[in-house]
Amino acid sequence: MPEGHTVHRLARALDGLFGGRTLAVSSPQGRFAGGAALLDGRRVVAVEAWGKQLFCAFAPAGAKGGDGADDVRWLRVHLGLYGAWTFAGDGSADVVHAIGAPRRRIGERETTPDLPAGDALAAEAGDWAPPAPRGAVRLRLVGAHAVADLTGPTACDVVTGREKAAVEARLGPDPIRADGGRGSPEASRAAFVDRVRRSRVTVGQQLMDQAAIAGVGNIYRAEALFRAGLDPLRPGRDVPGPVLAAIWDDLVVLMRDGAATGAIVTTRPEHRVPDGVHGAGRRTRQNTDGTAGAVPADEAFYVYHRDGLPCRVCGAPVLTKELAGRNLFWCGVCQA
DNA sequence: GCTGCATGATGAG
DNA sequence: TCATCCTGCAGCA
Repeated sequence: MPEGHTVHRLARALDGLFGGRTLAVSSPQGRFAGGAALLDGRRVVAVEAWGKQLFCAFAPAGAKGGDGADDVRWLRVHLGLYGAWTFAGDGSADVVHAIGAPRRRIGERETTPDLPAGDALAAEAGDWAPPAPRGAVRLRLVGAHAVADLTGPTACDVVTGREKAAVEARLGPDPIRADGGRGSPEASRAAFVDRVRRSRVTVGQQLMDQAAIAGVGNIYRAEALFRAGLDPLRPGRDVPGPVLAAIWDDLVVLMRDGAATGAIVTTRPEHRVPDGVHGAGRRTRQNTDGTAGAVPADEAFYVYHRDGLPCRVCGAPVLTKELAGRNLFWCGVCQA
């Protein structure tokens, strides 16, 4: 269940593994056979993320043009709730892990036992071959040294540059993008603030609206509202502009950190108490690469998945409520 | 082994 | 507001 930080992280991983390379593209599951054929044998010339949307540019193998060329075809992927990428490689690339829905990290070493003995020997000889696809793999990208398998995406299309631009035009600013997507950090922040304040829809709902701010999901929503001390049910137009601006700035920091480490951590050190003083909370899988274990998973959030447990700051029980089909978590005292 | 849930979004009514 | 799509896994028997 990726929020925007995961998708940006994924874009970097794909670029590192496949950027500049010619790929074999297929659809082992078959449901993307037509699209895969449009990309097979082409070269990756760009990988981008905007919110939860991933775009990967494929140019003809022989072409020297960049991602703006007319003959570029864009792969658009949205992971939705269940989508995930699984990577494996011959060990020559650093980035070998799974990103997306909660699933076990699959590295080169862990997939090796699944390889027939002959393939394992071939890998040792430098003649690497990808492991057989696991599960319903919609899309498989194979380079010389690595493979990426995509399962369960909500969207997986091949689009033109114009169609890509149309998708982006419907998205709000993205706190992880360097300029936020609106030309400058300031313009992006202002676009978010103005949009929220134009509507009486609750600020909790608007934070999940990808047209208002791109990349925020249920965890960042709950945590950002807590850190701002803001009631999720307050109408957007009633929230002071500076409060919304501060939420944007906070999300810039939180989400970029998440993109760097793979884990969402929103608690400040002084609010992380060992020995389960605040209760354990439900376990939430995070797609780290194993290096981001500094903060225990059950100390990472203030309110997300902590309904009924005492608030880390004031001790009042964390509240939950279904809002527009998604679970909302907040502290009724700190966020009054 | 089975069941229900999940960090999402869409289209119909 | 609801049904639907899609998949893996935690939690349970």
